[in-house]
Amino acid sequence: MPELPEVETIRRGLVRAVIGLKLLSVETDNPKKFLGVDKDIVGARIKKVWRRAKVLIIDFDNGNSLLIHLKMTGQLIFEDKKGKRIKGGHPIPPLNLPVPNKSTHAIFKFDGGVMYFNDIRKFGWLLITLTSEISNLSFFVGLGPEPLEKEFNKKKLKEILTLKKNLKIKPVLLDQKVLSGIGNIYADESLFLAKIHPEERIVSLNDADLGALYDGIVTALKTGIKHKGASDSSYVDLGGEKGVFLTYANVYHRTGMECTYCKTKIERIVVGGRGTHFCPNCQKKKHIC
DNA sequence: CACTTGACCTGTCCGC
DNA sequence: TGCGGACAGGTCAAGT
Repeated sequence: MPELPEVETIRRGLVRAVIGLKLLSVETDNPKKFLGVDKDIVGARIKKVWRRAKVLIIDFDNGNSLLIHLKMTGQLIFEDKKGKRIKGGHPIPPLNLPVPNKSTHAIFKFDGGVMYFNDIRKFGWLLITLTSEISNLSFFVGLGPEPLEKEFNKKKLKEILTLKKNLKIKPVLLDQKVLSGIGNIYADESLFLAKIHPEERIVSLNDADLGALYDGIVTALKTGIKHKGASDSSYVDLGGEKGVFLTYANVYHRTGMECTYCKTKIERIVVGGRGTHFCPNCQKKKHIC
């Protein structure tokens, strides 16, 4: 479930914790999901930490980068030389999840601390490659725009959605080649804010709907970042702390609970094979499909 | 060709 | 209580 806000929260933690550190060693027990040659980054220092879609990218000062995709259950935990973790300033107590543990699949030792990669379901992947080659990776080719970038606006959203006009809106929001960074949680929340039914065909959305959708996407993602992400099971930030976004969610995982706006009971359906939460009163379908 | 479904994994939750 | 099965969600491959 790490989506854009969760990955961005971890990225910000990494910027605080690991910039300038020298990598001393790498261990992994899951080489199938750890591609590239670790020697290419051992001995180098971290120069920059950035993000594209849901992928974290750590640039080293020797022209190589470490890419990390957390997929559903991936976690990164950093402890400094004294075993201390960074604090996210959360209103809830830290979990103090011990590391390493049985889902730890990679350990990065630095001159200033240790970074653990945990992944219960082993869907995540790590890749070491030349920084200059990143944009040529198959994963990055064709990736849609970053929804929070300045260049992205209502006009762009309309342009890219129009190409998919016969499809239901929610699966398109999840398509990383259309827009990058949105996952199941923020797709549902964005559609609620825009008052659009998740099964609405794009063709039947008017300019006002698309404008509201743009605003909904931006608001949902920014609110997610503000609350350090959404933790419904295993997501934690770099300090091992949960995000609290779901406390503020309007529909996600609120099946049977009252809509925050109209008190109608939130419903759960399956759209494009994904659990989908919406308010049947606030998000009425325009046409019967 | 465009779109939908299943596989990848494992921990958690629900019902019998 | 114990066990089995459904379910969770990101992405790619396979299927329709």
